[in-house]
Amino acid sequence: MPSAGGHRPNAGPSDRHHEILDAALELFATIGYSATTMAQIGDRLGIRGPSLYKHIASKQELLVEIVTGMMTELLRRQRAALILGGDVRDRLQRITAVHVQYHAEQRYEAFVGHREIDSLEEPNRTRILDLRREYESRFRELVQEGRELNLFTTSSDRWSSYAILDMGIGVSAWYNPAGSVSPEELAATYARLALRMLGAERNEPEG
Amino acid sequence: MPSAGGHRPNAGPSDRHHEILDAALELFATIGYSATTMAQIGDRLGIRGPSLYKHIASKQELLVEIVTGMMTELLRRQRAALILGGDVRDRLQRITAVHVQYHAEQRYEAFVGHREIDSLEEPNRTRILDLRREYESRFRELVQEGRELNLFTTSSDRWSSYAILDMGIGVSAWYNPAGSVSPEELAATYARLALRMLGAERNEPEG
DNA sequence: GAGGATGGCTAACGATCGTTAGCCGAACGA
DNA sequence: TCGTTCGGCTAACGATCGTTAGCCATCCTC
Repeated sequence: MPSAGGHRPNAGPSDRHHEILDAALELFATIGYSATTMAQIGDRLGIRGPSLYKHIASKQELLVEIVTGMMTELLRRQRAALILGGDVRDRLQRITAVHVQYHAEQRYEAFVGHREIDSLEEPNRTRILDLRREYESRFRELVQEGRELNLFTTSSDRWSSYAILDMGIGVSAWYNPAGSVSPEELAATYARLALRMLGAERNEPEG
Repeated sequence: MPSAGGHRPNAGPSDRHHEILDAALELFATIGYSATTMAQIGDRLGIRGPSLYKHIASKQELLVEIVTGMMTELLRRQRAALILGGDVRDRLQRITAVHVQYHAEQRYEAFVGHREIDSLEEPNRTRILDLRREYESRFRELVQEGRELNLFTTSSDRWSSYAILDMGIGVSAWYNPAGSVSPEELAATYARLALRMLGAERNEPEG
């Protein structure tokens, strides 16, 4: 048997666990959570469905790990972007870039994280929705702040922040990592589009 | 029995069929296609799951009707917007407004139409994806046309047209018809945001 | 009033799927 | 070398669900 099994003296969360998570992620993103079977996940590792239960507790647990990891990372990066300070335009540009870059880099996590929220059982669903609300509110707050300082000329904080969020989320549905544009480039481009949308371009009424 | 049954002398596609379609639509949008059971759809009409089959062929047929109807209507409205002519900015503004207005007015159809495409069986899936490609290409063509005429100052046709499309699609996920903003208002606002994003604002370098 | 169609119903089939139970070979520690 | 643990496997359970079969009351037409 080509198994690498046997006694594993010491390790973190096992490699097998991560392999299963990766396989599940790709399947959840490609064909959806409830359409994915444990047998299919097992296939990706060359093992049977029931064998997965030596490493994980349930299918639902896989989804929870994926979605929680996604929201946690998104919030972490957003905080890191905000902590750098700068004026409102700088900060908004940075959290937009971070938003877009994540949705390109980790397009599967992002896609599943948005699409399968309703597949989460309570209380996880509510918990994740709360995190998402927190994440989204940062955009709205920043747009509002910029508008109060007359740096943005937009009619509604709410709608324009939703527009920025949604165009970033959309990236996770079409981004192709084998294409010619890097996540960083795309993030920079989109961040510029966002500022333009808010009427906040810097090099504008100068000529 | 409170049934309205009996012989129905003459009618188009029966009322019951539409009622079922409506119930299915709301459930597909709320909890997803594969999570929706025929019994749940029946519940909405006060009848049992198997009774639905007196009016419809299958659950899959319901999805096909919803998604086909959505793409057909979207293309119809887009064509109507384009046929009015005008310069590139006019046309782009109009198809963006139409895009957003539909995603607000028919948010359930739109949401299901985007989310459940992979739940369609072939050949319907491919057919719908082709229609969607056609719909999306109109945006890209218009952005390209405007850029060649130096009316838009955007770096990439592809990305900015995706951004416009995605921010419209996003509307179907959060729009609340009981809120204070009408689909028309939202469409007008978003169309303005889109043109701004492209650097195509009219009343700009005039002061 | 007879005949037929409509549109409900219950029962049940057949398939799928998440999960559990229980078995066993391989590898490691003492 | 012996015992333990790891991590596979097959078999099977239990639940769910789409769908079909077959029954029957109601109503319309003639």
